[in-house]
Amino acid sequence: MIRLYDTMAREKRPFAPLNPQRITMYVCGPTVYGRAHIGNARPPVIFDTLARLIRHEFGDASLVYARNVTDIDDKIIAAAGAEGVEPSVITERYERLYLEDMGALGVAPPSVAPHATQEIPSMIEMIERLVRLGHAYEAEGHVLFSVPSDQDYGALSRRDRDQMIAGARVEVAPYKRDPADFVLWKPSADDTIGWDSPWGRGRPGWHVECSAMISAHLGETIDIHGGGLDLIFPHHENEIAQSRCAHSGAPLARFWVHNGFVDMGTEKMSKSLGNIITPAELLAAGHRGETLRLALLSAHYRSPLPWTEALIEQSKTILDRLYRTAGNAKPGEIDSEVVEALADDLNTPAALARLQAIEDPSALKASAALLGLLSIEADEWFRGGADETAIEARIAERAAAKGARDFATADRIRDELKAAGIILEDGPGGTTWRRE
RNA sequence: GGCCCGAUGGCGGAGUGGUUACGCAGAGGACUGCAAAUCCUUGCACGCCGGUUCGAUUCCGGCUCGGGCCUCCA
Repeated sequence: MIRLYDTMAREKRPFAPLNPQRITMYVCGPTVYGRAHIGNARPPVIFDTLARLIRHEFGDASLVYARNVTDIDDKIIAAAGAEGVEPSVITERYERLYLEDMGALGVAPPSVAPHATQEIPSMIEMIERLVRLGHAYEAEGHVLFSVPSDQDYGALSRRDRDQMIAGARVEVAPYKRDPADFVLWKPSADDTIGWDSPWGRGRPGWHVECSAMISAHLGETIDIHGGGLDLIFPHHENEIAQSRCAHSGAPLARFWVHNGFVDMGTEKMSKSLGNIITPAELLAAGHRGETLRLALLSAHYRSPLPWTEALIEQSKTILDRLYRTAGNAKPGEIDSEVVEALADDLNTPAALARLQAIEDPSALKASAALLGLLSIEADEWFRGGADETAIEARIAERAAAKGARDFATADRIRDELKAAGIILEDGPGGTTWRRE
């Protein structure tokens, strides 16, 4: 029995899917206009782990997991303008890089990856329905969602309209009937990317993209909707309002699952604060994707995770030890305590602790797979990419020196290999080696 | 200002009304030509003040501090 914390209820609840044969999960994916940073990588890693757990519990074919690609957005348009290229050049480039980064982190592709630009008709259709039902209106080429038309608006973030308006830090556009109203469709200038619509040539607002794609690919009510804490308001609140109002009151999601941030120092890592570090940079610095994945799983997903060099080093050490235990074993039985830990609101730190206590290589391998860890053979982990022949030759050379009790030469060889990132270990059966 | 979340040892991080995980780092030891790896041993904590209780790190209230959202944001 999986238990999940639901942001809407603010408590852990047993996860009983609407249809165990077809469990639906949607996670807000990237806006592809720049390189993902390690904070952006947390949700995909977390929900990938949740997906693995759900498939373990309900069967491989039970889960339909959608993670969208936002490939139309004002930031994309700005980036394209800055480079003097079409938006698609930007979005294709950064989507490719995103998928590379995710692959390195052991994130399996979602079941579906809907692209906003491919879903414009369903967005227009949803907006039309909202207008028809009196939940949206056209104003100066824009279509706006009418927040006062939705009695239940604000339930997820627990704020009412007065509070939102009182604290609003932005100028209210003059064409809004109510300050809280938000854009469903906005006009595009002739030189800006756009699509024809009943309201003229334009492009969708961000919030309606997700609502329309969820409806098109997963249905009116899904089991799990995930994303970062910062999306609760306004993004998820707006999704909820649009979808519920378009779907005769059917709730958008049964469980709202939100992850905490990766922190740099005491504040969250974010592009606008300029304190980001990317998986690409970390990988280029010689860290392995699996190390980064373990680091991202080392705190409970709802807690902040302070990102430090020490965390990476610690994660690497743990992984080395796990790989030593697992060796090249084939996956066997999954450890029930690991499952139990994960089933308790995805308690990955507890699962990780348990993993380190498992002595049977096959059980360890199978259990770690639930967290997306120990995905390769130990030989590959410790030796992959190294020039074995050259190293073996040096080891033989050193063995000869040792045999002659020429320890100065032996130590020099060991130091040289160390400098090249190769660690030698003398054991009873001779000398073995591994990558640093 | 409003809403929300958090505060555990040097660091990371679970958890619990009473015997307080685990990991990293550190210290000591075994092993080693020396290391590395491994094994053994080991020190170190529950923000502050009240309350409830036989007993609170754990429950309640207040305070302080930190963070998040209210604008794009994972």
